[in-house]
Amino acid sequence: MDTTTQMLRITGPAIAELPVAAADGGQDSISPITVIGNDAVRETFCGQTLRQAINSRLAPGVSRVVLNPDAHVGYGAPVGCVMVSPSHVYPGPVGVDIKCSMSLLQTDLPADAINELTVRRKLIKAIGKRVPSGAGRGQRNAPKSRRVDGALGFQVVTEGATKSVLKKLGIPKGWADACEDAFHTAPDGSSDTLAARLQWMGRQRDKLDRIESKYRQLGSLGGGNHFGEAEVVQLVQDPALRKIGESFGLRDGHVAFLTHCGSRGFGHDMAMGQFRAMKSDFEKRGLAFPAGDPQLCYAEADSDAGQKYLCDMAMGANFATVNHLLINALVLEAFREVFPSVRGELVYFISHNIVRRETIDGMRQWVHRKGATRAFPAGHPDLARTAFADTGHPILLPGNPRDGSSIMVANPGASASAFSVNHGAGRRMSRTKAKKNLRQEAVDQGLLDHDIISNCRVYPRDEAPDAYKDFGEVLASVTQAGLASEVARLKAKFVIKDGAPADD
DNA sequence: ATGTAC
Repeated sequence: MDTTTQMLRITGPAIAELPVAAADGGQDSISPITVIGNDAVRETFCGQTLRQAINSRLAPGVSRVVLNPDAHVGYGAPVGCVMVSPSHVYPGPVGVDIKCSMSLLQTDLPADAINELTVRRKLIKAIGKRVPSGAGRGQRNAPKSRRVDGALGFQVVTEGATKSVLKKLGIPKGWADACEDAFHTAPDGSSDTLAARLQWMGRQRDKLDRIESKYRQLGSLGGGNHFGEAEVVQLVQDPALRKIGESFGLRDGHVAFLTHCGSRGFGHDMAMGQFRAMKSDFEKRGLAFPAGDPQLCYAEADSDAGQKYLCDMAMGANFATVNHLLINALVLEAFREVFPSVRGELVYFISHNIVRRETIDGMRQWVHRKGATRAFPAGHPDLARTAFADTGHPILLPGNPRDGSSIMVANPGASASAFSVNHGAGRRMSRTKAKKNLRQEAVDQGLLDHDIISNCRVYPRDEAPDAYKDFGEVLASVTQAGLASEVARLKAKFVIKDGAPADD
């Protein structure tokens, strides 16, 4: 254990405080950072992760920081943290993959329908024809994808999942109700609409071609830790939680499809454009970066720079939303190619890289979730008039294919963590370390031992289950801290990743 | 995470 971890003050089961002193040595009332994690998880926090959390807590306008069990070093702020401010927005703690999210499609196929490896290979192939994976890949890499031209792409990123967009893309209109946010607009008081902002961008030199080329990635998974995964749903035994799971539309012992992806090249362009603009704005005004780190640049939310950031983030978020919904529609179409009468419904779509306006500590504040998932319990005012008002919304947490993924629901205790939980297991080894330390045969055999196949000839070693933290300990921390309860476990049957494709 | 960048 390093010295920084020893500074943690344990205040409850799997919950601790990291005291923060003002940089000038003063003892002003800076509320401590909330740290979620049991003994095993606390061991995983390295000094730099805690240092980033402290830098974030001391940054201007920040009222609160939460560190989740999956935390590791990130861009300015740690991945796996929540940063709250009544006044300021921070692009770094949203990240380069704006609105990176999870979605879950529940089918009515019983688990044994996909027992046969030949059936699973057929499904992998049918999905691959419609939904490409891998860096740079888009619609032209998938013969049965939906083609999106410039005009429809413009509508997608300026409107999000509106009725008109869903209809044009053949996405069931009811799926918009299963979204944490179906669309994003310019912030209140913004001088620009999203359409005006995007038109302005398109008039910059050579920018229109670049923007339009990114629309052609709608309906694609991307690379890195992004994936699509066929699952068997296992509801928990507890009758009350089981009932909540059933009300979410989950079907015990049936096949579901879990998707992890974000806003692809489009969101990346929006994020990088903003980092550049905000950094040069700082330098022009002679402002100092928080803790000297340009990755923690910021703007007041109602300033011109802040509004421009929120507009560009909204467009990236709209791309991610429609990208997920389109992938789910195409995956369902692929299942129908193999099982013509199969039915499927979107359970939920929820982000873990976004800033949202929410009530925290009695105030409307900007809640930055960087690798953190919103966790509103039953009765939360922002769930009123949704299907989840009386239960809380589904929380979709990817673990790893070997140990499964988890669906949780928030408890009232989630207020302790700014109504947030983790977003997955969290990386334990860097990509380079994982590639060096993990043996390819062991990784591939480990998945086969659990009856899991993939579209890859060899599974990417830097994405192997052992490259990530112990998912059981991460989930135990969330439960012990009283933030959320598990409703169902998802057991992987096949995985679609960016990797060398398997031969037929 | 992205994709080869005023």
